[in-house]
Amino acid sequence: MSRPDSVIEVAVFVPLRKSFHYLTEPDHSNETAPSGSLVRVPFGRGVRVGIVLGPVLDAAVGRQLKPIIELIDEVPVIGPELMRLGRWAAEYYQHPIGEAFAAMLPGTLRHARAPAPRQSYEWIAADDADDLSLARKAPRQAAVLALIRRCPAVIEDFESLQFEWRRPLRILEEKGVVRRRLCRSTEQGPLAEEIGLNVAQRDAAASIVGAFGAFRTYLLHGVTGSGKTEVYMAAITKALAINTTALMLVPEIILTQALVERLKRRFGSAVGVLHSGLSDGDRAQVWLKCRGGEVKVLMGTRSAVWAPLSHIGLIIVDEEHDASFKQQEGFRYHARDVAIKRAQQLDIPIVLGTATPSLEAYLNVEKNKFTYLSLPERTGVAKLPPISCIDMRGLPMTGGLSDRLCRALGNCLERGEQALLFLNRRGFAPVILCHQCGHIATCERCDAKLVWHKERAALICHHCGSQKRRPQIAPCCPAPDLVPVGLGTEQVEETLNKLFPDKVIVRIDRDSMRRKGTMEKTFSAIREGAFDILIGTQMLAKGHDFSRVSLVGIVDADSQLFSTDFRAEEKLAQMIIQVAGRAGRAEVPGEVLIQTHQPHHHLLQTLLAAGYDRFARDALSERRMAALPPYVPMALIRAESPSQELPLKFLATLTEKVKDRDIRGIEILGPIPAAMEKKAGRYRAQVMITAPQRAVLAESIKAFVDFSSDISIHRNVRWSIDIDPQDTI
DNA sequence: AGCACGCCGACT
DNA sequence: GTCGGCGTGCTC
Repeated sequence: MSRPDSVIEVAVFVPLRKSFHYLTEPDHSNETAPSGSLVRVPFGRGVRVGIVLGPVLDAAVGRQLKPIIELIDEVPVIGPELMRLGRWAAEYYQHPIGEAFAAMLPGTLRHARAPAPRQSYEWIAADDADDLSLARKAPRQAAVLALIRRCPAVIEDFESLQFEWRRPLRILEEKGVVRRRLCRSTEQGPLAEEIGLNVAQRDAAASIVGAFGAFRTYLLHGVTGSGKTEVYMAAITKALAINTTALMLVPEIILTQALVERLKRRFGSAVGVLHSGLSDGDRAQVWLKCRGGEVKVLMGTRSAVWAPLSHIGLIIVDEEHDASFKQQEGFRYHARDVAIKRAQQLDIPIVLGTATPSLEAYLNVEKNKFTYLSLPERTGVAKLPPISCIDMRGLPMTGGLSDRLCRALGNCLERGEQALLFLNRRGFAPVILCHQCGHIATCERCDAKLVWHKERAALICHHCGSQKRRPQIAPCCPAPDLVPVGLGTEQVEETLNKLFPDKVIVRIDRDSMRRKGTMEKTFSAIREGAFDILIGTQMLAKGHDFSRVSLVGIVDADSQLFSTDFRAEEKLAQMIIQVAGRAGRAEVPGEVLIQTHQPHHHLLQTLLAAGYDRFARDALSERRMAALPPYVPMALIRAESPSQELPLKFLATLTEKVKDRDIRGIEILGPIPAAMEKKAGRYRAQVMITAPQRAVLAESIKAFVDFSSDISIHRNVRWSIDIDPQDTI
């Protein structure tokens, strides 16, 4: 006897703000396609994949529903916990539900290519190997062995090596220098980590551990070098001890190789790592291991917040203030905020660690939503370095460096210590112009100047990537006389090489680190003291331990001092403190010098005279007066199109209609063109909306969505919603 | 987003 | 007489 087909609701992976209903075959059990299952469904004339949201009890009448084509997974790919989180996030970020769920899955599953779990091995080294002679005779084998020696390695770890590692590994195995064994996640390293915590660290860890089993958000405010990692390790250890797992989010994993190794030494193959450098296949394997319970400590970047780790007892977000937790396209979620929601739904503690808390975190502490934990001092003998400004006005410069900075560099090098120079601008010069006619090289597809890259002998647009060869740029002159204007990392590197010809200088930016594996290699070389001067961008600023760096120079603080974005000052202050934190991390005392033409700027004044805390409190009161986040929730509607007028017209029409609805308390600013109106050949505009409460903001965004469908020009305009935007420019 | 259907200009 | 422009409507 056949039962009637049951109806299910499916979030099809398409950018539509609705779900769809399908029939499933009757089955001997009660549910053929339970919530969270991946299904293949007919859609339009084609076939799509989607996630089952659940059964539909009051089945839609009047329309002939189609049956699903296939149930792809045996066990639902998304369990009840993540289903709830995904639904919440799609609603909160007002993003099409299918796309939101798609973003939660690794690529292979998103395309319904279910990966088979691999048997996983880890490699360990014998103690009696003669590493030294190996280094001479077989450097590749030595490199593979060194990697294994640092911590037990799984197959994905070898990918960081820049050479063909399979053969050297095989030879090492044949010689018995290394051996492989099945991963047994129960095995743990020595408990040594727990010993040696100072009082502040122990208090912080105890407080977190004391909250196990209940939702609570901690802001762990630890100055750079105060040993936040030790607190994390202690808390993770305790979480595992009570048979729960731990999820740790970090800004960019490739930059924290040292931390991964530490976790692996401590927790063995129970450690899983997810980051952007992994292939789709590797990512899916780690994902499966999370779901299968093999991974008990997962460390990952933004998207790891969706990992199907089960029995989570603790979540950690390191460098909470970091902007890379916010996805800047498509599904624009903030991993820190999603993590907090996840902790709340799971009823577990979450720790937000940073030396430079976001203003959101400060306010939440003030409102008693977060519990404040502080590590006010550096560990060991290390002291926070004094920071001072170099007033550049009227000073002679050598390639952008003042005499005082050069002297400080010289002294630092003479003492045999390392120096770090920071300049957040890659290339040789940000502007190049013709001395004859004054023509400036600009990008044709963006409202931007082309950056002169001397090494690659090309003018490159940093916004769309388009390139021009040098002769093409001054069409008006028969003999263009091109001069670079302004400073980039390549130029500082060149200057340093002239000033200190006998010193080893390394440049660290997206250009010099382009090749896979270069980063890891360079950073381990830095730790071994292979370089005297490091010059680089952002990449140098984040969380590394460079124990021999005693001088940090910020080559140019001015370019970021005057921005239209309301978060710009907060970001700059965080950056200065973070870079400054690279100095004097061990027994070597440090010094930080900031070159500026604006020594009296209130940001520098406050930061230097009174510190980050004071800066943050001042900034907060400014935000309150200006009615900006974190005091009011904000959303941005962005629109873009190849036509200049269309985005503005589209947004204006939409805004009028929303204003007519008269939602109380909302403020609408715009539409206005984006700060860089043209980017990659598309014109961009935006509307900024603030509201007194979240619910009111949500209501107004829903109004935008409602009206958008009946605006005829919307076809030619791509538009998106950004809840809690990070940058409003 | 895709992909159809559908009604008006320059071509084998 | 057709091929094809992109305007608008829909996808369970």
